[in-house]
Amino acid sequence: MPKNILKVALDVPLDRLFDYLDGGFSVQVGQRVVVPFGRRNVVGVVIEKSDSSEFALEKLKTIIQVFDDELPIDPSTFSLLKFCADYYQYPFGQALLASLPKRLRQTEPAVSRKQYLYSLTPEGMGADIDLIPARQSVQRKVFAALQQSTLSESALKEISASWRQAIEAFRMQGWVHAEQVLAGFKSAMEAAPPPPLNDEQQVAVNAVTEAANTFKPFLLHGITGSGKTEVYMQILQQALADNDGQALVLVPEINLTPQLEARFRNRLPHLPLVSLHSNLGESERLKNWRLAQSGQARIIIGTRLAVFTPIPNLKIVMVDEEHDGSYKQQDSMRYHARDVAMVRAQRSKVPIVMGSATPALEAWHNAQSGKYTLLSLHSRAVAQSALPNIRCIDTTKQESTNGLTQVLVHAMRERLAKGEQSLLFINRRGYSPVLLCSACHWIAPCMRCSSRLVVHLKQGRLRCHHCGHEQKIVRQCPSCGNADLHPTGHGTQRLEETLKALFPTARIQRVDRDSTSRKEALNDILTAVHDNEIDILIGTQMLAKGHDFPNLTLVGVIDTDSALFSPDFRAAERLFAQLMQVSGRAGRAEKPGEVLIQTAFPSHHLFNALRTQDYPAYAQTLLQEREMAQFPPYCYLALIKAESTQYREVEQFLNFAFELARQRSDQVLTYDPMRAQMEKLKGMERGHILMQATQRGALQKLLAALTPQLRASKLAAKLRWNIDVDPMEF
DNA sequence: AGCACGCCGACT
DNA sequence: GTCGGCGTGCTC
Repeated sequence: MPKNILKVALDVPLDRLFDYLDGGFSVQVGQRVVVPFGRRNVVGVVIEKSDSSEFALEKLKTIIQVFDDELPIDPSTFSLLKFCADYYQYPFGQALLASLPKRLRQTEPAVSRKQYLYSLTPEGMGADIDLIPARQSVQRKVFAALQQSTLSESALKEISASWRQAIEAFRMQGWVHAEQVLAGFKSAMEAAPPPPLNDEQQVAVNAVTEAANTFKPFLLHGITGSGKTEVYMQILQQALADNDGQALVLVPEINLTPQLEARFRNRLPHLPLVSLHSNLGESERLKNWRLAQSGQARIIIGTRLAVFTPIPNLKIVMVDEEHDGSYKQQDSMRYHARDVAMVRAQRSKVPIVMGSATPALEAWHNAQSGKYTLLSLHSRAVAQSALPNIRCIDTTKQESTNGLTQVLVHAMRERLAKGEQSLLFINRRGYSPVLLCSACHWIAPCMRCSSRLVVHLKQGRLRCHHCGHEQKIVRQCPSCGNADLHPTGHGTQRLEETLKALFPTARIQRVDRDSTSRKEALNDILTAVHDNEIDILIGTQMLAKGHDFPNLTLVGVIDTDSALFSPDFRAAERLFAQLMQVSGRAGRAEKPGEVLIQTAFPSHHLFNALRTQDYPAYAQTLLQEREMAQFPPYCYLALIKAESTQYREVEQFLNFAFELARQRSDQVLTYDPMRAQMEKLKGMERGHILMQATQRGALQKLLAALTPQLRASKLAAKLRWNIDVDPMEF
């Protein structure tokens, strides 16, 4: 029987494949095709070839086109996506198509522009430049240059903008030949020599190297400056030596990718490296994706989406800053790239290394139980660096003006006198968090969200940090008519103002989303800090990560207490990670650092653990709390979320879902519908139901049964809803 | 999701 | 008399 029926995955929210006739094209599984769908043509991927169809044969349409000049997508990539689509309750076709570079989702052929190197043929080398008429000056210049060396397109462009005509003329005469090159690979330069490893680093490298070709998860726990990156690089070197294997390296979604990329290229120049992250152009992303798929790229470094890149010869997976929240996708398919990476490593039978100074409690728990192998780096590998001295300032006992205690101000003054730098860390953009009426206590609210508008005094605007709404600052209380409205609380802008008054001669720089909206702004600021052109930095969490400032010796943390008692069960874990990270900014090199934290709760156990940089102790406490409260990692959660302009509709849908779930829940606990923590966002009323189980399998079984019923229900069509498996927040 | 069909309100 | 609102239904 001829297998001329194609089962095709399409980018539609219908969880099934669609059958088409192959129309005499020779089509392979994994190839992209263009098919008629309803009244339009769409791109699909052939998942299966079959000799039969459940659909009436005479109703089958025929494919329009096959992209047979592309490598097909391999079955192990589909199968990983199929697993995720099922696990995260998302239509397979949409999951698959979304994992492809945008160009491959369009019906036009995806031509990645090819690049060539031009050189003279033997015939061309024998030719005399005087054979070219003197008035053809471009031809003469190009020819002369080609006699010197082989030229790339960009080199030719520098000779003349109209180089193409000249090259074309030479090719007609058989003087020049063109060789296609893989753009993106720097020619192999000399590798920087590897620094010697300390014992712990060596143990880590050896352990992972010995696990080659088997699935084995490692948790690499190392504080800032303990030399994690060096361990990564030597593991890569070992894993990719003597084979043509490939490595997948995942990084969080921040602008740190280029830095890591540069270090890898510098140390491992013989291993072609491509990156896949969000500020890559579409053509570059396609090119890099294809280099990974063809096996030519040996190291693939990218953000969460890169976890689905086809990599035929995968030898090792790494997840840097494993605890980072940006690994979890917060829309469409809500996957966690760290978890997907784990599944991928398991299916490919290769080791996976997850690194962090403050592992996610899930990972730490697995390392304690022996499911992951724990590799610890205790000592700072960076020469002469010492742990910073961390202290709390009790804001209930210390006098403070405009949110700054005298102790902190004094410490900053000392740094200024010594010509050293200070960083003040505050998690609030804007001038002040609220605009308050002194008479009736009215607070400027956002009309579209259940949040307050933030005062941005410099711009004279009120802004909502959740939906982006902006308006002029009101002069009069709309509730009581009082004209005495004042900004209350502290944000980055107000802190900047306060500091300028306190230290009129100091060079102060604010770093937040508002001051770094220009693309290169952040980089300019970082350079200025390095060049000692800045004395005091004021920043939000943007500044917490990555950068080394050798002359920075003081970190002040202004306001953390709201996170200490947040209703979000992960808030404390996140705060600890964040504070560990900022305190890592203080005192590199030979200058000891100091970290001062302003808090009303100096005896909180979080600060005790922070003072000794004792992550294991704090993780232990948090895990006990989680176990008592039955939160992850001691149970598995899923949310069914819904939003609509009318809460009534949300409630109706959630009640329906709740009834369905409860009928089937024997091993799953389903809670009543409730409003989301942010009740209203961008004009939408939001709610959810929470489902909890001690076994992943039980929860999965329930969701698998529930999802099709919800998709089919009329109520569901009226509003926006989704399922969030392993949610990060409520 | 798109995209059409289809049946009721205020306008050139 | 039409233009167009968004409810409902289908896509191999």
